[in-house]
Amino acid sequence: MESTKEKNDNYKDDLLLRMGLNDNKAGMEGLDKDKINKIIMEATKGSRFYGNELKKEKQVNQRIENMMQQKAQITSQQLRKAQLQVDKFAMELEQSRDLNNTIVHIDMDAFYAAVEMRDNPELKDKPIAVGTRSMLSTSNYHARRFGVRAAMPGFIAKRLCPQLIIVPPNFDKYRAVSQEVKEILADYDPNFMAMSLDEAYLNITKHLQERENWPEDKRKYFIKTGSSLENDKPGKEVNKLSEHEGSISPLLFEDSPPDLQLPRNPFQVNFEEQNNPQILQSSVVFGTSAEEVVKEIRFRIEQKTTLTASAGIAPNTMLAKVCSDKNKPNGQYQILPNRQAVMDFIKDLPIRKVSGIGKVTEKMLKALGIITCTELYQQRALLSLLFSETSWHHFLHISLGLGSTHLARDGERKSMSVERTFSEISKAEEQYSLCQELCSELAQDLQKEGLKGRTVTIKLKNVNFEVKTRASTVSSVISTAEEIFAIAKELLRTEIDADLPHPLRLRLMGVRVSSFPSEEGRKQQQRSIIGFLRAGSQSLSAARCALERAGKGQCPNPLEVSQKKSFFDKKRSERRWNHQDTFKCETVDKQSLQASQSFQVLKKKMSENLETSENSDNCQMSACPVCFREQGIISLEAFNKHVDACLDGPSISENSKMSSCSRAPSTEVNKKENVQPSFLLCEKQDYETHQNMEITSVDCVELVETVGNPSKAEGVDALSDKHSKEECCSLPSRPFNVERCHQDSCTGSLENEDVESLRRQEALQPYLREVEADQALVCPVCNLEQKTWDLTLFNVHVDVCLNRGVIQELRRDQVNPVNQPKESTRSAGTSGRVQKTLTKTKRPGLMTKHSASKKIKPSNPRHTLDTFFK
DNA sequence: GCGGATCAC
DNA sequence: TATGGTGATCCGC
Repeated sequence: MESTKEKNDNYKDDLLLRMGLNDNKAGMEGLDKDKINKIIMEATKGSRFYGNELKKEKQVNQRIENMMQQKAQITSQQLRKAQLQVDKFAMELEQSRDLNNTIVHIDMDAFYAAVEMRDNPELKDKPIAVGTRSMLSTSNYHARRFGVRAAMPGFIAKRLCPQLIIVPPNFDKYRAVSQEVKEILADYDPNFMAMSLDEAYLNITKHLQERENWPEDKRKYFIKTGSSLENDKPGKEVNKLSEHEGSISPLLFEDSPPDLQLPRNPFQVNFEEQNNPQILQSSVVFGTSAEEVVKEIRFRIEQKTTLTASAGIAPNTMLAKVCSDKNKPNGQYQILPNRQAVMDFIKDLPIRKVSGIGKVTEKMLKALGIITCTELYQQRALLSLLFSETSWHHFLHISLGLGSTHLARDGERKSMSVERTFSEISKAEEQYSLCQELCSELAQDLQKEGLKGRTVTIKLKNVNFEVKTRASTVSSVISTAEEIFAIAKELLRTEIDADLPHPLRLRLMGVRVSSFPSEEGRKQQQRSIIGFLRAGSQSLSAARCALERAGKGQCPNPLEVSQKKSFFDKKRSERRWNHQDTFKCETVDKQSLQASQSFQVLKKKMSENLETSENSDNCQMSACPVCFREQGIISLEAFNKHVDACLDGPSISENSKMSSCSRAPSTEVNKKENVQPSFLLCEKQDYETHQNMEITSVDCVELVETVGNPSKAEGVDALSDKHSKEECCSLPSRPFNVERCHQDSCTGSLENEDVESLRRQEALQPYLREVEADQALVCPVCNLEQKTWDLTLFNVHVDVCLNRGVIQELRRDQVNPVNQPKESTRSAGTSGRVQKTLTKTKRPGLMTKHSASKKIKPSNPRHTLDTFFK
């Protein structure tokens, strides 16, 4: 989103971190800084938000204090050694300095606000902001004089500037304008890197070389009013200017910084048809230098969109970015590609201006007396002792004016998430319902990009603005709403349970999926799916595939059906009608129950169909699970298309025989002697309305201590019976043996060690990869047969079972009333998980660290910590 | 892998 | 009355 990075800092940074600098400008419209801060403070003080800000500030101060203590312990000898080491590294960096690229950073001025002003002349000359009452995305320069900025809540902005007009954002429009700009940028660097709708980096090195020999008319653009030609190619008329305001942009031609006045060279301008005021045409020729190229780019952007951009030109991205800020708005700045120019520019540059140095890093460095890049360089030895390698390397790069000289291609996406803020929600059933809705949304988004991941993370923010995340990773990739919710729900449940009997008072909830397989991994998976299809177990796989697709749109998916009226709509109507008490959860629950049931019916039907087809002897390759017509060996895509068509057809069961569930009748559940107490998992009475939201068999697990507690064991049986009735399938307690389950039909029981080894397995592999035609899916942990035959769901279930087992184990250990002071909102990270791997580092980061050990690690084998300190 | 933090936009 | 959403990365466990 738009520029918080104008680095004028959040209004609240001023509030909390300001060190008393004032730049009041008397005589100007707007407010002076003191007045602004006073108003903000009045609006803020006493709020929960402010309370949390203070808390966070204290934490930062603590970090600083720790850092200062470490600093105090550093001996001058250590410092001298560090100096040598760092300087060696600095020398290497210096030698690798590359000034041969010309990098441009383009930044649209107050983009969203500018678009709104362009399209609504009434907003001209008025202070406006784009956003909502709760949060602003950007403001125009007029509003900024009142202290109205991006990332400020609208209601505070209104207090600063009562006449402020808040325009709701229109992202489709901004995207369209952004696209127009990108088309221009592509002419100069087809591989340009867009950072957001209003910001991009270009490497114009190649363009400059080519341009060197361009004839003048290739660099000539017509300025024109009164026409509507669309072409803005060189030598052609540029886009009309009159559409919005009827004149050439006053900014570019009147208010621009001197270096930008166009036409700047009278000899380059041809006035044509000067006598016709309607069709005033002139042309301008741009030179071949980088500066001229960027002027041309900004000129074309303005001609095409009537919006202005600022730009920076420098030998690397770090500098280019800082430059684009220098003459904003509607200006540009260049750092010439020689070392001296770079160092002159860097000299007094406040580090906060550099991308990646945020307010916390700024504050920490300030505590060390570092504000400018020069100071950053001077303190390099100290920094190498106080910060992580990644961090001090980054600092050194900055202080030498170094940065990326090539634009990295966009890597693969690493995560996808949805989150929402709302007015307080404390009822568990509403929280589950909301969670379900978020999962559904996320699943749709994932589907759009064809992504599947292995980790689900939920994010919770309570009404005091305290944020918590809880994650769980399973062994096989997941992507459907059901699969995600199966995991998210367990995570949520753990948090809710942890605070009982107090409710979680939430103001935000989010769900994220990550751990996507690499490109390579996906290809492999794809191959194996096809292989699997061809190998003969195709019906199950195809049916699952079809079911997955069915769940994603064409069929009554409970998540989507219940979504017809979204949770937020409901909350809204609840608020609106709260006096009449019209809103009842039952409405929701009935809805989703109905939907859930219909979905179960469909699933069951398909399951039955499957069995029917598998029971027939001549089970062919690639038979459609819906119509059961043989599809031959066709591509997966074609196959899926066919299944989709079938599912879209008049009736699913039309072509298929119905048959009743043919599972073996229920036997006794979980004979006690076979069950290890710690890992006996079975269904339990859920939170009140949970059963109404239940959609898959996965969400049934909860650890119950059974040994020596027969009443609970009975409860298990009772519930199982209920379960059986509902599903018309029994739940035989089939013993399960992981090692042999692929060979035999799962005999033997899971010992404690088995569970542990199961957990310890480097299980990137699902527990089950394929299923025999008549193999029941029995969870090796809870020993319950799963209602699903969806392999992924089954594997998710097993993971959830295992995770819950471990969590419960830990919790049991911790339930020591003496040692466990009960804190209402915080359940300090007790999500005990099995952990091993370490993370890889990719981009240079900026995080600071304060533990004393191994501050200097060798980036170069010659400079090891050992040799350094010996 | 997890969770808290920081940062950018 | 009232302070956003998405994605990435890093650090210490």
